[in-house]
Amino acid sequence: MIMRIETYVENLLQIYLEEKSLKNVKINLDKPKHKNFGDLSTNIALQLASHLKLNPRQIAEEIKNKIKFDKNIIEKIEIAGPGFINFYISNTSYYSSLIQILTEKEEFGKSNIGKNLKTQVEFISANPTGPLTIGHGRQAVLGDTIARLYEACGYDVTREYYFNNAGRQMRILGESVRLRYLELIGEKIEFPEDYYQGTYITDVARVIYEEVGDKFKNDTDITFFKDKAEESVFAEIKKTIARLKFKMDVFYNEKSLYDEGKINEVLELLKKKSLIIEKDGATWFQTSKLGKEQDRVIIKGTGEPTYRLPDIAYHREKFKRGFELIIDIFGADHIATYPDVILALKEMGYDTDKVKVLIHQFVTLMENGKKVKMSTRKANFVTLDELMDEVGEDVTRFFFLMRHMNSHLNFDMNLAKTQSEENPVYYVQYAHARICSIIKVGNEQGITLQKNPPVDLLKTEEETDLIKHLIELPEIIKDSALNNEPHRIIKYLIDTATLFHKFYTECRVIVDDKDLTQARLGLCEATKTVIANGCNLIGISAPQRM
RNA sequence: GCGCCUGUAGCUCAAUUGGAUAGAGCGUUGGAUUCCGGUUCCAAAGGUUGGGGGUUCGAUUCCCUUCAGGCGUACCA
Repeated sequence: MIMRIETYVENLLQIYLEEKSLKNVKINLDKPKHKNFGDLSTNIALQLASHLKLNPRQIAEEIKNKIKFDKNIIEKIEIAGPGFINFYISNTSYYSSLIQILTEKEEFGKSNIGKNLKTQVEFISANPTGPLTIGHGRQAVLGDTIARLYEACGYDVTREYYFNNAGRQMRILGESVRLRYLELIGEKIEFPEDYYQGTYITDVARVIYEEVGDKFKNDTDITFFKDKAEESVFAEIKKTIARLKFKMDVFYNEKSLYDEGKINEVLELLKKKSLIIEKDGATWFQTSKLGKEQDRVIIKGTGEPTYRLPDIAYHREKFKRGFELIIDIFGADHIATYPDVILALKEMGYDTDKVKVLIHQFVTLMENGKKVKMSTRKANFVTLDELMDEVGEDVTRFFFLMRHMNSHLNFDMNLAKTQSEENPVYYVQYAHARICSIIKVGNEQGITLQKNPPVDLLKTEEETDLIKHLIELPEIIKDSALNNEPHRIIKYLIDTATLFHKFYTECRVIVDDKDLTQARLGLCEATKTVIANGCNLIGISAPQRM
């Protein structure tokens, strides 16, 4: 609805520009942050002022006088400040949108701008060497929420987790389990410092011991131990993810890229482009030929590829699998890697504009006011499960989404606990529960919401402010998705709750006037829908009672 | 050294992508309920947007410079 009004206003301005035969002027329409600057605002007079060398207020006056508008849509036009033209939209324009919320219900806010575009969101992608930590938590919540946002916009989304179960870290993992196993059957062992210190290693060893006894006492092959550890770790990871209320569609194993010859294909393609060189016993990707400062090793002297090569092959597969939008969510430590991957893809002829790499900053763990570098091997991390045990799933999701992903996040468990008690998540959920309660009270008095409540009776400032806000949800979802900024939904929900509480304080819903009661119940119902839809979008519950 | 990210109220964070008077929560101080859930609402105090320069009608936002923190700059992933 707001969209329709925007295009209406835009047309009015366009007509003016055409009459004046002014071309190539971009019309900007903004929603002013201050509500006494109207509902829509344009800076067109300010833009024209420098072209025409006239006083901007004078131009604004002229535009205001020339424009002929429908009083049912625009209430009035004002000129303010240095020459802004502010449009006040009439209340009647909003009422039909409010009814629309009541009819669309769960569907309200969704759109189909994505047109089923085949989209992949890759996130977490932690190798199975230990439980998910709060660091992964931020990425997990961000990734899933971005996926939900795109789904709400009509994209066909696949959530994908990429992992590597070969390599050095996994060997150390297997070896760590084997040593703990030997310890359990009474052998004397020395447990190296750089092995995995976590207690979950001993847990896996114990399970093995209970299953097979001391059968592997003299077996130095770690494959069995490694596989058992991987199986157990992955089972835990999947459980943790399920607690966060989502599910990965695909777990993609890096190993398959080797088995199916994809690694060699990439190598051949880059060779054909003369971008591969042998030097110092290793194989290099000549990124210097593509404008970078230095070349990169992609196959080590040992014959093992570095991580860049499989990353390139994996991303090529993403294209070959038909994804038209590829969203990668990485931690800040990947910042140096992906430009090389993008370069390689571009050279192989893929449209790299389809790849969006989102880098989020790290969660740094605070202990006694000091920063601790988290390491899975040293086991000095806080797991995501521990966090959820302490503060609950809803708060966990909310906590990670409140911040912009570019901001560094200092994490302190004590702070998380105290914050959870005064967390805005409860503020939002409380608004929802309160509405449910009002509806219930109404029902007990035999009052139920009719089909087309007379919402034009809603005229107080608290009512119209709330209505104007509610009908913005579709725009907020689109903006939030397209900019990959889930925290906007959080802010929107908090604002929704605030406006509702203000309305509640000033306007009694169930009153003697039956029509007014209907109108206000309609507003309550619409607010409930918006909060529930918003909560669902960020993966938190909207409870009936608290 | 170089590259990327960050620096906003005492604390944790916003700011519609260059707009008008930089906003919320927590904390502090004071106030509101005979009534649908007080986990609520209202008000006050609190700012040189790290510092300095520039671009223009207009800068938290863009450019330069400087300071501070994080990450990277591996034949580790």
